[in-house]
Amino acid sequence: MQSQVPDTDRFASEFRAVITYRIAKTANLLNAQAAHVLRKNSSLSLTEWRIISLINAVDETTASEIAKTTFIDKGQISRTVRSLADKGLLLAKHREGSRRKIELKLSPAGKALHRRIVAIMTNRQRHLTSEFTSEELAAFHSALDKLERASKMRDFGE
Amino acid sequence: MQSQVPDTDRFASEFRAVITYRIAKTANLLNAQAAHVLRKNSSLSLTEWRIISLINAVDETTASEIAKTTFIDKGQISRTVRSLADKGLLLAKHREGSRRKIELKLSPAGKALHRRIVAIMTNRQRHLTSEFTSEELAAFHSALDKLERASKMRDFGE
DNA sequence: ACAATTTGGTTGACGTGTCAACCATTCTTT
DNA sequence: AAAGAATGGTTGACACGTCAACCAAATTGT
Repeated sequence: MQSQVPDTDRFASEFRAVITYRIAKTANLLNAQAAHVLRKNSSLSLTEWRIISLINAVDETTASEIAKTTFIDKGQISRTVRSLADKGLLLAKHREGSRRKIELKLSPAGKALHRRIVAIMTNRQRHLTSEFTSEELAAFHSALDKLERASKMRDFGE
Repeated sequence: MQSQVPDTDRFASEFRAVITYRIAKTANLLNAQAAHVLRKNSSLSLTEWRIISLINAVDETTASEIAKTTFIDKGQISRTVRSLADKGLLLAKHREGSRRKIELKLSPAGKALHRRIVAIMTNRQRHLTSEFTSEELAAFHSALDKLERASKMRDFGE
């Protein structure tokens, strides 16, 4: 006999309207799902996977470029890159003519792994958005754009 | 038509479409903003604030009820509740006739703090959604609903 | 050319989130 | 009423995220 009445949702009506709660909660659920899928199909953490697919997308990049666009912490990227390099999934070489910039590329093994996982993840994305019309999807993206822009403001006291 | 992409956003065009990245990123930005506002106006962490406003919303509740609806970790709630009680912001008493359930209520100080902060946060929410029409807002919420439902599925690699 | 500043990356310390084990209490089943 | 299961909450171990300090290389300004 499972719970038949959702009387557990006394909060819901109050907080459905609070947009930041809702986004945070949805993001958490989606991240947990992604982490779970990754654990089942690989030995990658979520950030490892993200960095792999970011590098794959542009073929070759640097840590700071990743940091700039994703807002992932510099330090976290540094450590993740090392762990991926240790696993043989990516190659880190000083860029031609620079003793500082380090060029990040996927190794053949990294590319193969990416190919395998991206299939699963694309499948997942299809499932996640299966109930969206393309207009709804576009509207959702534009809403996220607005929120991202608005999230730059830092002060609200009085 | 392909337009020239600015160097800093080489990823953007690739990843704009990947809905989970976008949500995660937006959620991070919004959380960071909230944490910053809280630090500036109080000594509360984001989860402390969330738990305070959850309790405030229903006047009186228990740790497990919070856990059930918010998906915040049991353990984290337990510790956060203790730290809030230590700060004198909430009262935790065994519920009448139970040696196990603990009833959580805001103390007068907690209510006062909530009143002060909620004003700032409401202001923030207004700013965040200022560019939304009410239709857009409703559509956004329904999109989050769909994603939340879809996030329950656990398997995608056939 | 030199000092000052900026940039790319690493490291350590620390706070928060997550998972699983655990205990005590309550509910169910018989 | 006793055994077993489920619930409410606490705790410890550990992974991950976040912040600031830091170093070396590169760029800028004079």
